[in-house]
Amino acid sequence: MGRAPCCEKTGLKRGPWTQEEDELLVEYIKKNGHGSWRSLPKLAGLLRCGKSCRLRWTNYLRPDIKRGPFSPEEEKLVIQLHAILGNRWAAIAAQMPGRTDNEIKNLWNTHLRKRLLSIGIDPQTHEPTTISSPLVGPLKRPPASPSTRHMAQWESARLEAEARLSMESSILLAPTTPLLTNKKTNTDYFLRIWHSEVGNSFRNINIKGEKIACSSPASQASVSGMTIEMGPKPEPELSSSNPEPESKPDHKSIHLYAGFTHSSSSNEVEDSSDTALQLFFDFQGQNDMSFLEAHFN
DNA sequence: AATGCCTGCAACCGCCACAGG
DNA sequence: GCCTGTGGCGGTTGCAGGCAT
Repeated sequence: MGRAPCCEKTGLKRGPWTQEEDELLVEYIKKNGHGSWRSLPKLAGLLRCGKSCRLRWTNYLRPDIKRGPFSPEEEKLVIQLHAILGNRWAAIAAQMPGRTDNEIKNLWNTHLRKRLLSIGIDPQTHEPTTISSPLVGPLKRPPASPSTRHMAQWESARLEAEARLSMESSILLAPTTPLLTNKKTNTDYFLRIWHSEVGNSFRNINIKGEKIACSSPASQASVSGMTIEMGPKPEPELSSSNPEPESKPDHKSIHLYAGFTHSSSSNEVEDSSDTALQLFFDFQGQNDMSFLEAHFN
């Protein structure tokens, strides 16, 4: 495909897999498990690199893969999960048994992205691409960091969910209130995602010494090597002695300044809280989370 | 029928995180 | 703390098949 080989694989086969190769790979893994992918090809008698074998297995040969077109419900779920997780295809795939990250990524790039664009929604931010203002006319929303937006949306949703659940519990416990049904609420599904694999990346937070408290004024945490800072946005250092006009972008730092208060005027905060969350819930007029119920049951 | 264009998707690549020495 | 090996992830590519001209 016109690129340099990823590893030393002169003599190794590339390109589409043949049925014989598939059978060899499946047979070997059925008998021995995949073990070390690096050594698998040699042991299985394949002239492929381990990476290629792993990809073929995880994206195509795994027995639990559900093949065939995505249902409208699945597409909807992908859109909603993308609104929460962004381009973290593996995390999205983890919430969709039988679907691979590659499949979901392809679906997104070939169908869903275009569909959202065609209805005027930015596929990265899940917000309308233009906002018209009576005073200044149509204006383009300034681009926000997708990671920041998605993490903030996720955290906002979790907090809201827990607050609602707490309220519902108190209502339920109150002797004078009408009985609530057992019907699962939207809140439940958010919490269930929160406590699933997806939520892990947010919950497995190591803060230097202490467990994070999202409502605390200033917290710092790291998730998968990223730094998350929460709390009031610090004043920018306007040091004239610093000749560097803009600092080098740090892809591993995410700032959620004051993201969970109600009174901040920060654009980032505004982006990441109510508006985005509402759009997320209201997408295409969908206001219930029944699709999640189907997913979890 | 021939050709060119478009689309879907399997496969590849580079990068990153993590574990072990 | 550094180095190396390995697995995993996301972005990208290019082939194959379908469709339009």
